[in-house]
Amino acid sequence: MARAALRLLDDVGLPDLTMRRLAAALEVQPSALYHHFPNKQTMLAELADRIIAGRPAVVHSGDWAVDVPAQAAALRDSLLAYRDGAEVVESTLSLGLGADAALRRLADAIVQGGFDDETAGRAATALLHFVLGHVSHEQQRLQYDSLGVVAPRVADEHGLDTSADAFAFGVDLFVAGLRAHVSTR
Amino acid sequence: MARAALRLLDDVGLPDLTMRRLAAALEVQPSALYHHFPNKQTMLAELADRIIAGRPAVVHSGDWAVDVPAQAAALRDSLLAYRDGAEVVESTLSLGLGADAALRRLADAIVQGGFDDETAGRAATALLHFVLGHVSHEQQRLQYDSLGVVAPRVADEHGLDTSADAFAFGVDLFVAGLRAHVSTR
DNA sequence: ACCTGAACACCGTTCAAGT
DNA sequence: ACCTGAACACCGTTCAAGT
Repeated sequence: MARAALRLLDDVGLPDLTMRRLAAALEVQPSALYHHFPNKQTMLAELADRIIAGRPAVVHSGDWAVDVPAQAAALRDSLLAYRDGAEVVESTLSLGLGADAALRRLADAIVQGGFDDETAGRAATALLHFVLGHVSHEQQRLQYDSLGVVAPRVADEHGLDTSADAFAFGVDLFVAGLRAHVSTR
Repeated sequence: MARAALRLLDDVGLPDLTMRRLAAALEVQPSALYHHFPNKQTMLAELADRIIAGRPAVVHSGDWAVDVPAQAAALRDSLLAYRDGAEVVESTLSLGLGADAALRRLADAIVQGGFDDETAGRAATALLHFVLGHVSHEQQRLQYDSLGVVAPRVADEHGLDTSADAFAFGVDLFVAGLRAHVSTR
């Protein structure tokens, strides 16, 4: 059921992932879905949880400055694995319906740096906002490109992945900022 | 017209800001709106531009480490000035329909630090993602609180504004990260 | 140029009734 | 417990026709 929904998400994208289409994919009446979920947002929350759980958590190295970027990259991969994955997780998170595993993994990695819980929590939240915003934007462009609206990413003149570069740069900014924070206390 | 839409946004929120309601507020038929905007997203893009233009840009001090947080704070204020302001800007930006003034202001402030354009652009994008994500979350909670879904923010036991604090912390992380970046090149 | 009236092709959700 | 059938109260958008 959630599997069918994830497949449909990948096929048609979030804007076209309607309860009626999902029902049709399951060869069932729309009203039947409401025996499994109280409403659409709850159903999307289950998708969000599955999207995030996609990749197993990276083994921690003991060095937070290595683990934080690794967790961020793993999260990005999980989000990219499904069409509009970032948006699904974003909306679920903002409604407080789940997807908190993502925040926890980032916070756990940061905590290794010896930061207090409030600092780690705030840093993790800030980093999560960046990751979601970045990947969301990335996926938006993927759609535009595939629709031929714009030239299909000039990006890699030299075989480089500009999106991944910009992502790594943003994550590094956080790590460097945290490092500076710890050295000035 | 855009003014009426902004008032309606403030009254009912983004999910209930429909073309039909807007038409009713203007005492006009829904179809009449399509003589002013080609579609709903374009209309939201105009709102996004007006929301961002809300506060005049802060005068620059010459010190990027002062100006960047100031621009970020001014942007936050602009977004908070309208219900669901962050979400309106987020969606407009991700569709590439406008609201680029926000990114420009952040990038201009960062550039003063002597960073090259690519670095400044990437840092500005990362910071903007954080700002939008943070304020969006902030506004989501404002709604929940006003609906009495949760206790109205335990937050300020000592009269502190936890949201603003967390925001400033996130911005500082960026500034500290950028500073570290410049000192290691 | 700007608007009305009417329609098209959809939505999410509810609910009595069936098995 | 799970589903159907039918309905309710909506959407965004189009288009001929009017002024």
